Amino acid sequence: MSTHDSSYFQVALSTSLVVYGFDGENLLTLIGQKPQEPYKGAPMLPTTMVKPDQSVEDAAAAVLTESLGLSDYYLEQLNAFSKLYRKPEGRVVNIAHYSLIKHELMERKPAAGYQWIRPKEMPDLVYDHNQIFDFAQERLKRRVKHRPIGFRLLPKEFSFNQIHLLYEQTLGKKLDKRNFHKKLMRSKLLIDEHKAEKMDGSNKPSHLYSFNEKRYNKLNLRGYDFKF
Amino acid sequence: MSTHDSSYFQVALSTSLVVYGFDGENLLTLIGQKPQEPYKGAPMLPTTMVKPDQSVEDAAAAVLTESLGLSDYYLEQLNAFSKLYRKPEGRVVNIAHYSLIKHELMERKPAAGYQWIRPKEMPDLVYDHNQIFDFAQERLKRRVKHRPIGFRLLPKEFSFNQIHLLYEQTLGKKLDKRNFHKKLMRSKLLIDEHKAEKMDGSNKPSHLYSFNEKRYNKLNLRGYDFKF
DNA sequence: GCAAAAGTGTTAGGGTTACACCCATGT
DNA sequence: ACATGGGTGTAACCCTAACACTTTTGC
Repeated sequence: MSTHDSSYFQVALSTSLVVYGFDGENLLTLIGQKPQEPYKGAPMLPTTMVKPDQSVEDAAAAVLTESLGLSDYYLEQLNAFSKLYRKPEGRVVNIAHYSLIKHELMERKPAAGYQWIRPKEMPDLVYDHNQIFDFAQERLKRRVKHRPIGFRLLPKEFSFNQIHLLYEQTLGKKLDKRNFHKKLMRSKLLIDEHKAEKMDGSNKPSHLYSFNEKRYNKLNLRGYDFKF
Repeated sequence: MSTHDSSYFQVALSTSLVVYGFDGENLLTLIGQKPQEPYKGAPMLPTTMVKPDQSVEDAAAAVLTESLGLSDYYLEQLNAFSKLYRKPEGRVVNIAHYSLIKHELMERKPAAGYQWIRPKEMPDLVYDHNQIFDFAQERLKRRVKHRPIGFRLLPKEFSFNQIHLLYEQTLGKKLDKRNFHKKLMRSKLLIDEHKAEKMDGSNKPSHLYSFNEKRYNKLNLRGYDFKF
């Protein structure tokens, strides 16, 4: 292989993000709008070009800053989407990522043109963005089953019902309440905070848990499976 | 996002491959040599630059053709490795893949400069190729556990001992012979060919199985786990 | 008959699943 | 007292893991 041929250096990089958040009841994902013609205003994943001297992760982080005003984020690469659909200017390779947003940061409104929607209501997107989104959905399912990634979406203190809702929505199926509860407790990854949530309706207040990260890190060393 | 700025189009693409094969007893992986100074002759993953009008998959396939003379291959993208370690000519993004080679194609010798080695004996490689290799090793482990990908490496007809060796080597641990046998049989994914292997030593001949791909495809529709 | 590899069963323990009712709270 | 969501146990089944000896073959 030789790189001593400047004709190779004709490609541009972009990155699209599939961003997930949990508002306390629902798993949500972020969509933006195409800023220019053609198809100006059409829904798309939050996306940016990557500057030649910029790391892809920095470019992805900039998208989060622009759309949500965040500097605190979890990012993971999905895949490079490199189909040769030509723009007149040349080839663009999209190194897509997905990102999980802490519940605490979900209150502020997204910037103009961005909105949170339910993943099930994802519309048709420009380019191959639906393919990227589907890829992210699969990745999220696997991650949530095998790693305690749900805790990056939940509030620091959460009720059993919140984690239950989140798992049902990411996995896209009903999970038996009692069995899920047993499994969670058996894992010993939850700390019982011995306090109840603030009331909001007329019903029994739930009590709160937090994630035992230290214990997880210990377990993690021997065998990387969480198994939900 | 705007691509209407030609300054973005300065990146080159390469692809490195982590190629696995099974010679009947051992899981092997392919290494090449750096063809130019600096570090000419240093071990590296089989790699090529991607031409601006070439798909990444085609470029990866070309590496397999050059190194092994193959046109029949399984390829899967690993990740894009896009660190900003600058060459004087500009930025190179490596969209790495891994590939599984059918046992039937393992007899011919690799081209000059390439050789099959045991994954455990992987030497220090140039650039970030060890990182790519480690990434591939993790991916292979997961795939072999959850999908019947071992069958892409095994001969069409294989003995229980061959599949046992292959799984032990990909997972990097001993698997109890009797339990593994039961699990395989329970899965009903093997067809008993009711014949014995040709003898090569002075011992009991094993009998041969093949992979029941039709049955797998049926199972695959509902739930994508093989679970080994 | 011996060396080399193939083949084969049982048991205990733990995980998974299916399933329905009572409890605590605010109004 | 009622409406709302919170919280809890048991039994059957299946899977896993641990474990060692006998069989078949060529020489």
